[in-house]
Amino acid sequence: MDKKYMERYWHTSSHILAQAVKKLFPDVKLGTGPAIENGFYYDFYREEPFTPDDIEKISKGMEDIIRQNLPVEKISVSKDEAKKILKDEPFKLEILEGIKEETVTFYRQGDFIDLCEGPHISSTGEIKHFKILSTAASYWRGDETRESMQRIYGVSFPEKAQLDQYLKFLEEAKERDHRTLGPKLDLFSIHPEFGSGLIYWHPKGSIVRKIIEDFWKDVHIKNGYQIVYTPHIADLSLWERSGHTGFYKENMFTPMEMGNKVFQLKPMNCPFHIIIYNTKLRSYRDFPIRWAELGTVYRYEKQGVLHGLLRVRGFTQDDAHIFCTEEQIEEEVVKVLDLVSFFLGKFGFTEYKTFLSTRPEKYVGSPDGWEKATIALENALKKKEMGYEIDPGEGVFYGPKIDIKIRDCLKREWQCSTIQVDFNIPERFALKYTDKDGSFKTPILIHRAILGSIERFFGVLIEHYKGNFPFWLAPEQIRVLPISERHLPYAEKIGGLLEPHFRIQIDTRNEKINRKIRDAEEEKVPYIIIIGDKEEEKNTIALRKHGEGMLGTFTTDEIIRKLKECQ
RNA sequence: GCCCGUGUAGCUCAGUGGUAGAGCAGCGCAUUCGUAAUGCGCGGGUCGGCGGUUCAAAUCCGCCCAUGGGCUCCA
Repeated sequence: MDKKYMERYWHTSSHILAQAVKKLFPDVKLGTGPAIENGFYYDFYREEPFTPDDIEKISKGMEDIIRQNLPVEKISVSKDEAKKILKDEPFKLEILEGIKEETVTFYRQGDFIDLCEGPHISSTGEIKHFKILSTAASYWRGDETRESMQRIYGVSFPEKAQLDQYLKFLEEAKERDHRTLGPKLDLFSIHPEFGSGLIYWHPKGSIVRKIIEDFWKDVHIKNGYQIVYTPHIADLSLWERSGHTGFYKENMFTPMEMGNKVFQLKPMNCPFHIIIYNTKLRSYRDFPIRWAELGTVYRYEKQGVLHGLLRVRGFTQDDAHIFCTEEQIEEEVVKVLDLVSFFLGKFGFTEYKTFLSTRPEKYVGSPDGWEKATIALENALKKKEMGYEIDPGEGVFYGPKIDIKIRDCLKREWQCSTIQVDFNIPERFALKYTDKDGSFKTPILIHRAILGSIERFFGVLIEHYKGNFPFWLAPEQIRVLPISERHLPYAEKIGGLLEPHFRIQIDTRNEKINRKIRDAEEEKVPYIIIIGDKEEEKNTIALRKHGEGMLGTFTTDEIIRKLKECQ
């Protein structure tokens, strides 16, 4: 599918949508209607939201417009003329005011005309198959102080098969949704009545988490990090010192009063690592200092943004802080990027997007420091030959950063890895070290997370693998199924041999073998061992792989050797 | 936080003003089985919460809570 063509295609589709809406509801005011990654939307201003009935009518209206096969015509007019055309479209007029050029373009199809840069396809008849997918509210220009618009989403394709395929993709995505799969596979649960956005890790999910965390710690220690542990709460004064009570107040849980003290649940780990740093005078010889912690933080997120494991109120960051000199930034960032690609690759993610965010309007630190740090980050990205996009002015106020985003099943992007230079905290906590010449200097502080949050990463993992975790991560790796109760002792003997090497279960239920196989398959256990008279006689086992079926008959030693390679 | 939709058994859902339902799961009994659901039986619910309308509310109305899709925000 030609990307440029589909953009025009969807753009015209959105105009057809707008035309249908205008015809049915002449009082509706037009907002904007662009093509998006998968389809299109149009924003309308209307007091009443669109009902499912309205959507049905709009859909019919669109079919009419398509059937009429109206030519799409580009018209260039002066700004003054444009104002006249748009006299009843306040939102369009607002857009017009923002346009610098003296001549603007409109696109017309039949009796519908819209201020639009284009490009479009040549006639409405080219839109063959479309579907209105959903409606939602949105703020005009994304500004929550502005009008609330009614947004209608849709998708369209030249071929019916393409539309069907896309709708199938949406179905498939639903099946992969970690919010359904997680509880179904007994991995985790959420209990809104006892606090929304808080995750309960069940035994099976916890095993996966333990494997991830143990692996994470080992790799970090091998890569020159030291592990630290810090408290979950601290006196409010710590957060005043760090500045969080100012710039992060919105996201912090309300402080707790205990006697004459006030405690704050931590939204970040950094101030704690700083406290450790300040317990003694550091030397340039100590650098780089790399402290890592799987630190659980709590952030008060607005109700509407919570989303399964991907956006929660309590989560564990795979956090680390690197203290170094300005000259060491680049090398340290290269090392972090190495770790990022190692970890993400290990978990099966090879596609991700990298962003470099530069200095925003409001910032702390010196422009010179920002400049140097930003260049160091950029050089590191170049050295690693990582493609990246620059987000100008999107940096946090305290320093430039690199963000790496991976995609969930619905192609939503979620930030995992982040590498941030911080000019704020070293200043506020008066961090220092003794340099070669004996003078005191302020170190550079780099915050970084690779998986981001264990919860979010787990959610993305579930969707990525559709719950079929690779062998080394699977909560239950092998299930032994005796054909009848008679074979239970032999199954237990085999289980005993496998137990020291793998996470196994024996299905001792009084059920038919078909049922046991079905359940093991549905629970996505990677390997199934089946034991009956034949196996018992020859002292072998029958091996079946999840999703693939029978692999054959083997001895226990063979299985142990074979599967240990997959660990 | 904002807009719309949704909330009934552990799960998936039916039930539009008149005695709360199904399938799956759970429990009991029978069955001892060869590669994706054995049969029979039994329990199980303040119908999200609070208030209102009504002789009567799962059903109509209001508020609150939660959740879904978006917006804004973000690890």
